[in-house]
Amino acid sequence: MLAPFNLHQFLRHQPLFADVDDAALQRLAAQCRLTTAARGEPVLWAGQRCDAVFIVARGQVRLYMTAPSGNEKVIELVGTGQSFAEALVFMERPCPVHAQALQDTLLVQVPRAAVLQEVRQDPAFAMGMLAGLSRRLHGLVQDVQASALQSGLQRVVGYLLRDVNPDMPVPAVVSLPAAKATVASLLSLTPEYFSRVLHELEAAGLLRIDRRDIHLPDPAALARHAAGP
Amino acid sequence: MLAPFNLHQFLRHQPLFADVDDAALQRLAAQCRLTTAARGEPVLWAGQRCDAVFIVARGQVRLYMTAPSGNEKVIELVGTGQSFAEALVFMERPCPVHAQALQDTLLVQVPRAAVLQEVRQDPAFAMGMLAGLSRRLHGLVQDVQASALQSGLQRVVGYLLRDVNPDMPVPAVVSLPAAKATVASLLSLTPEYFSRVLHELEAAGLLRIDRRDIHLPDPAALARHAAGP
DNA sequence: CGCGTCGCTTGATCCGCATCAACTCGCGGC
DNA sequence: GCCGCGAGTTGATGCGGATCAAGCGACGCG
Repeated sequence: MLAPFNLHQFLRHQPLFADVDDAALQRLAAQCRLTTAARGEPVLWAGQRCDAVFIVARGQVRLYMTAPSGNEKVIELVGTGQSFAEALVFMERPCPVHAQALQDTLLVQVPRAAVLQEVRQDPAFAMGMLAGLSRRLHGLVQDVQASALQSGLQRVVGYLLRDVNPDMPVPAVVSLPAAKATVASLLSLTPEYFSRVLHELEAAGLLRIDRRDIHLPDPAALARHAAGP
Repeated sequence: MLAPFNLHQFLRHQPLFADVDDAALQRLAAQCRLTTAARGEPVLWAGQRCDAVFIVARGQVRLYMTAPSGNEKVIELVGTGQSFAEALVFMERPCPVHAQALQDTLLVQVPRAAVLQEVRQDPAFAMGMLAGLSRRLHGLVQDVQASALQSGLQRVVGYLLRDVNPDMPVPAVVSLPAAKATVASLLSLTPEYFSRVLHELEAAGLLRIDRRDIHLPDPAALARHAAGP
């Protein structure tokens, strides 16, 4: 199901481990666990103890929370090369979110002990972790702000334009990283309403929907449409 | 306006600097800036460069964001002994939030350079920062979850019960840390709606409102009221 | 080939909460 | 004492987006 895989090689190319010297990396790699999760399979449950940083080597994982009513809210989509659960390593708390593989996924688990040891003896590694957590914190603050101060339409447009910079070749194309219902939940919208918003924007000529690819003929106009009255 | 103040003493009693040896603490203290902000005065603007960790030595600061429409959303209330802007020190980004003193406030600024130096040479300090950022991250995830999956009523009850543990003496009393409108914004509610919810709960006999003190005669019943149908 | 399932869309209706507006109360200043 | 102001409350109304329900095309599977 998954092609063969060189752990040491892989870690070497992770930004987090970029500055770690080869001997230390060897030790780290030796302590890692390699696991797979098939599409749809859970990786981590809320309430569970979690004693490792997870890196997605291949595939995709969604982090989400559930209400007693059964409603779900996607917190984050974690793609190939990204990691999650770092914060749990530095706190003695149960996992607050559920994690589920959206595709067949290969995961590298770096155990808490290995991470803590490396933090203790390599200040550059510690700085890397601090920067990583800071970036994530910043992202969450943006999310809070978006869902408190922006309308659904604005959140959709903001999401579509997030990675489009103004002096790129038009038309830009944004590929949704997962099913529309999943992206909707990430934006704190119902699938129905997300669909409506997208199709209204298409009717207004501001984008074109082609399955998961959203074509943006004029990003600037789209931004104006969301900002203006 | 503010009583005299011993910086070295103060840092010594901050949890973050608990394990820092005295010589290092002396160096840190020497680099700190001490500033005051009168009630209502801004401390930090969004977009500004920010090159220090802020510790509130006395007073209270509110962190908030604004929409173009003028709407505001309070992200966090920072009280005496708490700190903010740690994440900015580890990222090269402008400040995402506004900070405003809600009372006459005394602030200790630990400059970026001092923090980074200490991280580099004291792994325990680095661990402390990592734990602090992780805790904040966890808190924000809870906020995202609350505003996405819970009703206004549930957020209010959740807030009131946050620090009440079931085997404490009843009736418990929760004091709102700031004006009701400020707390409302923290909970992503309008002041009007927050007021309505509180008074409905009072009418149902589940709490008693006495200015900023909310008396909870039966926390368990309150929790049931928010959970149940 | 037909069937079930999943992802998505579309329409009709409903409700939680925001908005606007008016009013009260307590407090500090002159 | 009166005035002005900020904080809080209360009522009437409206809207954004959720919910419920139905239908459709694409795909995998027996």
